[in-house]
Amino acid sequence: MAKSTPDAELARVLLEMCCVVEGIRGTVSRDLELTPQQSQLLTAVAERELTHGELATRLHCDKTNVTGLVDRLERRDLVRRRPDPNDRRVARVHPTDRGEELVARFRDAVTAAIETRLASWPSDLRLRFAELAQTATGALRS
Amino acid sequence: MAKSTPDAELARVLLEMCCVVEGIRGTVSRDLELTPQQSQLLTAVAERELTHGELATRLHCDKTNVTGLVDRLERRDLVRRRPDPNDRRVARVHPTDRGEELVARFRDAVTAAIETRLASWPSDLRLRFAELAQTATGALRS
DNA sequence: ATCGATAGTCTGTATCATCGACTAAACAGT
DNA sequence: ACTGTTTAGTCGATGATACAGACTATCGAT
Repeated sequence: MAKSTPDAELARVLLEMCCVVEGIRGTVSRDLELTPQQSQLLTAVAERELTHGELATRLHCDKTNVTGLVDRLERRDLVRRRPDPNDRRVARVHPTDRGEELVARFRDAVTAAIETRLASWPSDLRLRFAELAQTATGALRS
Repeated sequence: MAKSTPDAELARVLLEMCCVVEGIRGTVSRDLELTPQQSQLLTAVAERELTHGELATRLHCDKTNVTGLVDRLERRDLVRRRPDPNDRRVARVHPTDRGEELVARFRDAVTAAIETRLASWPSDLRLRFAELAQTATGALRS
């Protein structure tokens, strides 16, 4: 496992970090009786209402998949479909009060988990890391 | 969406970065006709042979799930189960030649995708980011 | 009014993920 | 040796995720 090139090493590290964050997200989701996909959808629509198509893009999945995801969350009264008055084809998904509350708990739990694990880091390092990660995320999205 | 605290903001960024990396991993996996889970399992056993239990831990899933994952990859001649001579209960999973080759292609494609997207970054910044992410990953795992 | 594009749904199929029950093997204490 | 316990992996059943293809309804532009 030689670090062939710096960029290959960066790729490896990012995949590994992704895996670790997935672990945290999975544990927290399970505690809230959500699947990881459900918590992802919920946090996405918590920022602003999204259409099925936008959700498909955001979650990197097919729109036919989004139908089922929203169905299951709607059945649990966590999100609602709001028909767009201007375009009767589109359905905008937004969280209910219960959904918002669950998102808040989700965020808090993830924050607490990360806080605990990075407790030994000085706060300026955490800040620097967050900034760098933010910039990288923006660049990686394009 | 006020950034309530720096740590909440860090949590948000990490979840977002995780989502973006999942997108890259998903696209690359699909090009190689793998599911994301399959590419994760393959890259895991490419480093060293792992038992089903170790894989379950690594992939954050149940051991009963690993059976099916390994079954499907074995059917495609990408991994093999090797019985442990010292403990006849355990099966160690290792990649075949085809599997190793696929892992190499997977890593290369992810590296290329990241390289492209971070092309505008100076190489020392990429290195600094990789180091920071590596350290963070180690801390987050515990 | 018609045509093409778009948004979402439905059906069918494969994979992922877990639970509970089970088998086989290793291990501990008597 | 002989139990009882633990551990590793499998099996069956069930629900969730993911996608392809076909479909409906609607919008937009001719």
